[in-house]
Amino acid sequence: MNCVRLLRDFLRQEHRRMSSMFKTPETEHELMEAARGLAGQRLGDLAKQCHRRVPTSFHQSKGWVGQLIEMMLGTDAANRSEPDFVKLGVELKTIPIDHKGRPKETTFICTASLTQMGGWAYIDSRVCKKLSRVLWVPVQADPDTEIGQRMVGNPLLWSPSMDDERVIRADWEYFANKIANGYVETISASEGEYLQMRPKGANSKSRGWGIDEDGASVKTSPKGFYLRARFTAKLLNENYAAI
DNA sequence: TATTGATCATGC
DNA sequence: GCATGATCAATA
Repeated sequence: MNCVRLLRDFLRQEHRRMSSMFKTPETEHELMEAARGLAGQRLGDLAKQCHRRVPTSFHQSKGWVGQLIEMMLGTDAANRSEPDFVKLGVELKTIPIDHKGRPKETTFICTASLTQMGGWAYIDSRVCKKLSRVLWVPVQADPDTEIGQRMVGNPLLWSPSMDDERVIRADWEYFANKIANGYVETISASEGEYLQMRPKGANSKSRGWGIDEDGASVKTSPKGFYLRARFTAKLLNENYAAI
């Protein structure tokens, strides 16, 4: 339909116009200045600044907060599998905080290749690259507070400690071994201490390629890597003064 | 009520 | 289908 196309093109132009309003930071310092500028502001106000409608629920807009903050901080990775701020090597993550000040959800890291993780080193993995430098932006997520009224918190520029990295690496290697040896189907979300692997697809009928115990290609449920809320809670506790 | 498994939107 | 951004909701 022609009008659908016109609308789509209009929305794309609008998106580009808004994106260009927010400059991509050149340094970590610039990035932090911009992020601190968002702290204390409400999602409704931020949405207004880039002419976006605030959804009444996230049922059909699950990535809305992340995309809003991305735009306001000028990320430049688009949907490539690189850190959000390509030049800085920094990944942006919004993190929903409940009324007790704890993460409400796990944090998605990246999708997983289920065909060939054997022979790879953790250092070269997408998990390692994404987690090497993360800008955490806490956002209130109390369901009793209207979305537009929810506040953005103080940003945290973070890298994993050696201890954290050891655990994450061990988790990753555990999963990598399972995948490489044909045990994709036995992976459960209950495995992994800090990392976890869970379905990541349109729905339970989604299928991607994997390998079975004989090394043959099979269709299997796509999966992604996530950080457990237990881990992100620890991370926030270590880096923010107790309330 | 915390966690696991399922699901939504969008771009290419 | 796979990558990005995540939250929803059934269940243990």
